[in-house]
Amino acid sequence: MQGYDPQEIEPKWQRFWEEEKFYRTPLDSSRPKYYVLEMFPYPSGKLHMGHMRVYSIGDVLARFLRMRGYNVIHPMGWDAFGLPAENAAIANRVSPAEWTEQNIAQMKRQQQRLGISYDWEREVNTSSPDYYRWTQWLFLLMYRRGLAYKKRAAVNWCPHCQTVLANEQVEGGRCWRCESEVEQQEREQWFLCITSYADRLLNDLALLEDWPERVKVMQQNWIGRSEGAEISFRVKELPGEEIRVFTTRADTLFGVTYMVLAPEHPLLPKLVRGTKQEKEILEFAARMKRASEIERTSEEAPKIGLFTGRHAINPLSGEAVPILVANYVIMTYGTGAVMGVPAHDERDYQFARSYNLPLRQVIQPPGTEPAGGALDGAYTGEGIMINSGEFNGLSSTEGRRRITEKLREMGCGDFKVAYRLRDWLISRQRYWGAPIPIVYCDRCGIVPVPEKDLPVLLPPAAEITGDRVPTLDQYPSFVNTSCPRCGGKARRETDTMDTFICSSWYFLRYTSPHLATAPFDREAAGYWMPVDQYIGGIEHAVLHLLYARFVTKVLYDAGLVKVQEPFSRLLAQGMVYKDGAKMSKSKGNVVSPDEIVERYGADTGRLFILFAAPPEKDLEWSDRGVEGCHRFLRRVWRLVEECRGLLSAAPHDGESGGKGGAAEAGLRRVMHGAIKKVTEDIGERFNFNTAISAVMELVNALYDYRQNTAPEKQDRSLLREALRSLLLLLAPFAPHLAEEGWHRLGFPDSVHRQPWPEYDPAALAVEEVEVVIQINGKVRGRMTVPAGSSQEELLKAARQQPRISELLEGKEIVRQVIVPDKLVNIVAR
RNA sequence: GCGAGCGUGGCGGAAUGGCAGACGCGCUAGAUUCAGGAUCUAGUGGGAAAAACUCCCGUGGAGGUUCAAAUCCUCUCGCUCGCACCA
Repeated sequence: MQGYDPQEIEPKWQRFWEEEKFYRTPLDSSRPKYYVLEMFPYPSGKLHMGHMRVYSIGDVLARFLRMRGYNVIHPMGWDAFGLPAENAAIANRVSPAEWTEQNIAQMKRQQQRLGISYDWEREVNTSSPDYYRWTQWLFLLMYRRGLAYKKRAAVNWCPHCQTVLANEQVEGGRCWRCESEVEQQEREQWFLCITSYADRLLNDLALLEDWPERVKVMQQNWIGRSEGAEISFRVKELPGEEIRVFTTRADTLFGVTYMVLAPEHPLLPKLVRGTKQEKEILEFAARMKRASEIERTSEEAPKIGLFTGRHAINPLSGEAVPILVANYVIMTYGTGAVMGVPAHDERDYQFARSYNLPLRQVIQPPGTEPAGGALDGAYTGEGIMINSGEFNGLSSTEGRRRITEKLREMGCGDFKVAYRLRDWLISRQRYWGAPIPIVYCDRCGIVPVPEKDLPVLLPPAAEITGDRVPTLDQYPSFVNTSCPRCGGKARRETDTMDTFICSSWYFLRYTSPHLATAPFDREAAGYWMPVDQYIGGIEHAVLHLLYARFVTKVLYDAGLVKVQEPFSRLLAQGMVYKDGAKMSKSKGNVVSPDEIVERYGADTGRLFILFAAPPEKDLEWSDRGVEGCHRFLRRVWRLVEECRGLLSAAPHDGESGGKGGAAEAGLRRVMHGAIKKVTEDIGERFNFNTAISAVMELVNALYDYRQNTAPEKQDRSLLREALRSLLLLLAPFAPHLAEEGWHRLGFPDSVHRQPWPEYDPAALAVEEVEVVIQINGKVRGRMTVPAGSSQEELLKAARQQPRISELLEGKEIVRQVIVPDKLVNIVAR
């Protein structure tokens, strides 16, 4: 008998599948399609366990659904633009293009060793001109539709990465990639108008029934919609000037005792001009603007404010209140100015306390007396309005509406919705990205590059001299161009696009990856989209997943795609840990997929990763567990080898594959049970760990049967059927071993081109069942009875048991509960 | 602070109202061996028993609903993640 040698069989079948073009997926509208997609990787050159996990999950689904008759598209590609390539290029003195190319080759080899069933003819690379040409096209589409604009604004600058970042790419005031503190800088940059899709991005979350709740909640929080009112206050000392505030609590307008502006507020310089505070205020504002977001907005940071010397007039009460400027008000939300209501807002309360600003209670909590004396905190709940003139006595919810309506009549306020979401800043001051296809002409101004002139090619990287790859403004031949409109002298835009734009449409490119005339073929996209199952890390809950939804909606509005949402189902896979910590070089707890493939084979690695935890949960790596999975595969191998001779021999006399005895019925039951469980666990519940345990049980049952039945009595046709089912069930998890076993047992064609097995409900039926007997809910006995026994029969049999009758002696039976084929519960006193 | 999720043997995990601990790891004892990354058999939540097909306890904790709760409800503790001066 030959031993199980994955090093020999795995490359053999990988070559075979590739040569036979097994996983090519032609458009075939006669069959139901299924789009399985794993988030494409950044080509770092090193495949890690997280990658192996996400690909293994995707491959199980792809292989399973193929066997179930779906036309499955399962593509792979490279999110190839981006900063790490530049950093590596700097470190290794090679061009980012060269570095990226090498890494892709290396990573692809690593992926192929895992035996993942990708259609490699659909491979895309976002850094290739054939691809980024259409990323640029997408930008122009946005521009045409008024969704791309250039604006001077305070933006997040990462000093380490030497580029600006979108809000989504700043986490707690730090760069999402390098964790440097970001700074605020005034710059003129390109933005995409994602805010005009805010409501749709929010409302359509409801369509995503098969997305994890936490991802939807994160997007919802990120969009941060709040309904309220915008209210104008006139400035007492400067007639004609007004300050607008946004508030969700218009009902507290009579409780306003001061007003606060953000340091960046555009009115501020004018407001303080000529006052004795002018110099101090402007210095303060300048200092705040320079401060990082962390210093500015952390909760521990004290609220610092200064009086401007000016006053605002409350539009309803006519009262004049001081205007201050303070660090805790941010320009980018609402209007950059807030009304201070210390009695009913936590932050205002704190601020008022430290600056001795007055409090005025205008909302009375339900069920309380009007408070005398000082308040010891802000009451932020709802209640009855007091001290609010004509609005006294109204509920705060009612008052909110009435006050806003009144302000509207007076022309100094209206209902308003504010969002936390800001427009998507896409300019990057880096080399390795898709150039923004815009030209600046002295005569014509901003001119988009005509579509026929795309792609705007990235010039070959200049030699690296300092600590960065020279940016596009360093290439005169790139910068200097002619205006597409008037033909005059013009300069190109030298910023590149955020790589998240490249990745926000790649799933469409897979549907027609080689098309030269459009980003994607509408018919192909119409057939394949949406992605039925998307799998990736939770870190993209807001970033990539929000951007891709936005871009899809824009394409939908342009009539180019038929779906409003790109991803029907989302699986956020858990992380891979070892020794209780995330695998990382610094902790020295890294296990690489290559290592595992070399030592145990890809099948073992895949099986372990899927068996150790359900896909959405974090996974604890265990070397012992891997060995256990390897042991299991060897058990399968031995079974195949031991049965090979038996099955090829002529059947014994009289063996007809008939019913056989109890042992045969038992094996048959386990087999059909395993088919049922694996089918449901992969197809409905995504619980691969329990699916694998069912396959293990089938193997255990096969060993049992062979051990406990004399060889000449073993039912060969049943064994053959059981082994066949076993290999079919194993095919999605351990594709190489399943294929090898399939051929060794002489089955035709390939295990991966077989229909998925069906279970026979009749084979699952048992003749006898064990029923539990409970007294007062406690198990007091068991009995074996014919399946399907009636309630009366069950009760009678239970009461007849000596132990049961003994326990019931002298007791009054209050109630009897019978669950057929399961249990009898007798309630007695 | 707000939001989401999680808490079950020595470990990874099963069980979504009906026998808690499937499957795997580890461990214990035995068998076997052409010494292999072996294999096979039996056992393995805790305690009391030691004749048991016996009893008690047990799913972070406390209460509740129910004939019956890991599962549903209320409170509470702990951990993880996300957001966090968003007006």
